[in-house]
Parts: sequence; C-alpha cells; structure tokens
Amino acid sequence: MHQYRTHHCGELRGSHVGQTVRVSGWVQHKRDLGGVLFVTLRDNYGLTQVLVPPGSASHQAFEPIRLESVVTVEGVVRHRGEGNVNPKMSTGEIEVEAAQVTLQGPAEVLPFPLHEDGTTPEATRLTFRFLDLRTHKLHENILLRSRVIASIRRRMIAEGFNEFQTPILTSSSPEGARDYLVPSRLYPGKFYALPQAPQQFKQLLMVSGFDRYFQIAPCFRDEDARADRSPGEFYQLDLEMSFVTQDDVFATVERVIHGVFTEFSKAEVSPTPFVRLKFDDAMRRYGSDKPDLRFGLEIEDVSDIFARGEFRAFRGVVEAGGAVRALCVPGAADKSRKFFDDLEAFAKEQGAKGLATLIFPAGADPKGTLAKPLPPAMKDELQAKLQAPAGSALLFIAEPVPVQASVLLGKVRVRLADLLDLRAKNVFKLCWITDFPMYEKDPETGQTIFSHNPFSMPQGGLEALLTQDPLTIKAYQYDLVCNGVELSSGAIRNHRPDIMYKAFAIAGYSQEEVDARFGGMIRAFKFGAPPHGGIAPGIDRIVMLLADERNIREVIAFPMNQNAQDLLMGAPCEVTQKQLDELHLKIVLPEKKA
RNA sequence: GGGGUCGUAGUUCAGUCGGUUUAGAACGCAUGCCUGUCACGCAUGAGGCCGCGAGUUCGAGUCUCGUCGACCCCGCCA
Repeated sequence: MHQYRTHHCGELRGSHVGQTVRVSGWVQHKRDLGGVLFVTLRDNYGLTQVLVPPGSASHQAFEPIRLESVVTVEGVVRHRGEGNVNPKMSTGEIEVEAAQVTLQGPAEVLPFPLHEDGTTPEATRLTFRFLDLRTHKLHENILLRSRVIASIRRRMIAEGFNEFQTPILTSSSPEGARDYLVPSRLYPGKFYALPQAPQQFKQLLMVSGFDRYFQIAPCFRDEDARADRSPGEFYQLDLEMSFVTQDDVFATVERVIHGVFTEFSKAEVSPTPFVRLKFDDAMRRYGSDKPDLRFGLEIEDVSDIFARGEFRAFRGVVEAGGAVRALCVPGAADKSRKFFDDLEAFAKEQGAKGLATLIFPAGADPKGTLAKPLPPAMKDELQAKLQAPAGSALLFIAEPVPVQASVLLGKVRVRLADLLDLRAKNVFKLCWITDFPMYEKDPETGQTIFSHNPFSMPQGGLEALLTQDPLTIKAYQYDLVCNGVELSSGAIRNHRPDIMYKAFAIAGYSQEEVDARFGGMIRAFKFGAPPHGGIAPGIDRIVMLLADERNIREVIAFPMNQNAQDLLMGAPCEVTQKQLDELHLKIVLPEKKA
C-alpha cells in the first residue's frame, strides 16, 4: 500500500465499500458527537468523511489535531447507511472508518477562518496566501487559470503558431510605462529593464521568418494598481503573424477567444465575427474606447436642435464649436428628485458643468431642469430624436470639446447601469474597437505625440504622413473589448524604415534618436521585413471575466497588494551593503516632510 | 502625487447626542458534556494599548488635528 494514499479525497464511491484504503489531506471540519467523531478530509480533488469510532486509538490520535492539519488515514470504506447519505457531496455515499491515523503536518491556530464567505481583510489573506489558496473559490480560480492557459496553448498550436521565449533582462524603452530597472554589475551606472511586453522581440522573430509567434508572456510595468490591473507584472497571450491584414488577425483571435470563452463559461458569448466599432464612433456613442455593450443607453448628438433653439446656455456652447449630447433612460421618469440630483453630483465630480434633465412622465407634462426653459416644440423634437417613450428621462451634457460631452455622459451611462442594474446577465459581449488615431496633442505641451503604439502602421502609409494633418491620421491599431473591460490591444505594424522615420519625425524624434532608441528593430527592418501584425490579450483579465471576479488579484496565485508589496515574501526588501557595492549603487532616501 | 471610505477580541462586526456599571455579539480558541454528524449541538471560560500621537473637555472608543496602515478611485498604464 502506498505510504500516503491509495485514493484521493474526491474518488471513493459506493463501489469501493469494503476496501481498505489510505487517504491523506487537510482536516477541514471535526464534529465530535461525544462518542463518534466525524472528520471531513480535504485534498485538491475533493472531500471525504472519516468516521472515527469511539474509544479507539484513532479517536485518541484525532482528539488534539487542529483544523487544517495534514493527516493520513487508513481504514475500511463503509456505506453510510440509510438516511445518513449526504447528497451534496460527491463522496457522500461512503465514509472511511479510521483504523490508523498519522499526523503528517500539524497546523497552528489559524490567523483567519477558512471556508467562510470572504470577509477577511485582503492584507491578512495576502500575508497568509498559502492558506487563502486553500479556500474553495480561490483554489478553483487558480485551477481555472491553469486550464485556460492550457487551452490557449492548444488552440494557438492548432492555429499554426509556435511558442517562443524572449529575454526578461532587456533594455529600457523611452515610450510607454515606467520600467522596472535592474542594475548591471559589470557595467557601472548601466541598467537592464524588465520588458513591458516582448513587443520588439516578437517583431524581430517575424523578420527572422518564423511566421507565427505566440507566448504566454510576463509583462512588467511600474505603474499604480487598479482593481483590474495588477501592479508590477501581468501575463499576456502575446502573438504576432506575418503577411496578414487586420481581418486575418481578427479572424484568428476570434476563433481562439470565442473558443476559450465558450469552453470555460456557460454564459452566452458574442458570435463571431465580433462587432466592430471605429474608435471615433465608440467615443461618440458610448463615451468610451471600451464600451460595455451589455446594455443600451446610446449617446445621441442633439447639438443641431439646441443650435436653433433659444436656450442660451446650450446654444452658446454649440455656437462656440462645442456639442450638446444626450442619452435616454427608459423607465426612469418615476425616479426621485434625489436620484437625478445624485446623478448630477456624480457628473460634476467627473468634471461636467452640470447634468440637465428632461423627464417625460407617462400621462403628464414634462419635468426636469429643461422642462421650463424649452418651448414645447423643442421638447417634442428632442423626444422624437431620442425616440424617448413615455416614462423615460433624457440626460444632457454640453461641453466646449464635443467628445468630452460624450465622455462625461459615458461615465453617467456606466453609473446608470450600476444604479438600475441594466447589464444583461450571463453574457460576454465582445467587440473590436478599430481605427485609433495615430497621434494626439499633448494637452500640456501642445506637442504632437503618439497616441498608442509608435510601431503601428499609419493608414494611408507614407502618403498620409506626408500630406495629412497628423491629428487626422488613423492607425491600423485595434482593441478587443469584453463587457467594458479592455482585453487586448494590437496593431498591424509599421515594417518600413522610411515610414517609421517619418512617423517618429512627426512625434518629434530625429532619425538619430530613432536609431539610438530602437536601433535593434529599425536595423532589422532594413534587411527584409515582412508585413506583420499581432495583438496581446491579457490573460489575467480573461480569467477574471471567466471566474466572474471583480478583482484581478482573485485570479493570481501570489499577487502584490495595491502598493506593489508582496506581503507573503516581503518584497520589496532592503539588500546588503555588499550587494549595493557590487552594483555600484548608493541609496539616497527622500527627505521626510517637515 | 491627489481624493473617498475604513481602522474596536485571533477573525468579522455592533457600540445611540461625548457620560450607567467590568466595551458587547458571532465565529474561532480552551475545558467539560453529548454515539450519525456533515457550518453538529449544549455549558463554562480565557481573550481588548478601541491603529498610534497630540488636542478640546470635568469626562473621549465616540469630537478636532496630525500620523501610520488597508481598500477603492483620479493622475499614470505606448
């Protein structure tokens, strides 16, 4: 008989009755009825009830064993008998009558209760993450993550991709997020950087002719955390393809993503091909480049109506080049005055000057802040334009920068979905956002800067760069969005050195600077680069959606906390003077505030 | 860097307008009882720098200021 187990804890059934078995696991519950003692034993695979007979040696052995200790139990499988079967347990038909008990790993008193609804503070959970990971939901989340990654690998290989590793110690790049730096021992004053993404390496692999690359790639960015953004490091399904158009990338990713979502969730997944929205349209209609399509409430432009009307405040905004935009909330007419006041307060917090309302109660005159100042004809026109049924409420925001009106209403729109529970349940609404602008104006310096990836191919190519206003140029740059979460960002790349020098020149980089900063890649492009493109879906976010979790740390085995600390391992930590000396580093701590 | 919310027993929380006993409850822990439980039940008990510091007050868990910490958000995230 095996030293530790003949069966795991999810395995035994009625058919095993009479067999002598050995099981090992954690003591999840003890129920001491005075004579008989029941112990629920848990391992990775399930739960098994152990029956400890009164007065036995095993009873004496079990008495002092605390919860979450690890034990090995040898005994005979018994049927539980009429009326004692537990239909909620897969092994509920049987129990193991303990003949011999071995304590393998005693547990101290637990710092927080396991197997209860999660109310333990996250700091405590993270400090004792090894205990936290024993709880059912988190244990399942991490296993789900493992299965999702395995499925992604299978699907990518079936699509003809090869998996590659790329360096973790690389060079710092000037664009993008803050880098994590690693000091060099051999080169005083110089640093490696951890990759923010294997962007340049995967493009180099395309130049090397590997045709289809993928990697479950760790990415490192020294930026602050959010609920859906792990600080420090995260994982992407990084992929790149040669000789492809945007449509080819979309079709491939749709097969993989639709497949994975369908495999691991019972929820309804958007059919392929996924809806495509141009960036400008998404911003106008939803006020966001990651619209949540689980509910309606589309934003409409009503500038033309107010431009003709005599409501001066809004007319003035439109005449000065601004816009008035609105959204219609069906069924909201019976909401209280406080509801709309709170909504306006929220809009103002987000930066709006106000949130005007026009409410159409069923069978009564219009109400709201615009009911009095607007003439009846204008109210009718607005009701018609927004197709507002009786009982609905219209919300308006006027802004000098037109898209800003949509952005603010977009935030109100999401807020309304929270307040009114508008989101469709059990659905994954996936969509592509396409045609991102290549450049934007830095609001502080007024300079033209890359708005996303500087390696993206501008639509119209060199011709567009030479002839168009840079701010009107679109890039072959796209995002994949699911339920209001940005899953993925990608592009058809710029593989032509001449176009790249020009693209960087518009953003203020000289040819020498481009050579210095992206030398490896630009040199490669001078020796026969194939047209190529790719994308990089976020693994953590995919698993978060599939596990129906609202916090990304619930799908990461050992996450850092919001302040980028690993409370379990104690990172970051101080190092010895010897280590600092070897790295030619001197610590200059910030001065404390007086 | 900024904003919001929260810090009371090992854990989760209650604690009224600043004043009534020794700051409570549940779970956990300890001891005892209980032979079919499955979140077993019952009884008894231990366990508190009310985050820390200062202030207001006759009196502070409660009010004010500071500080430290946690979570959420903004900035940031090509």
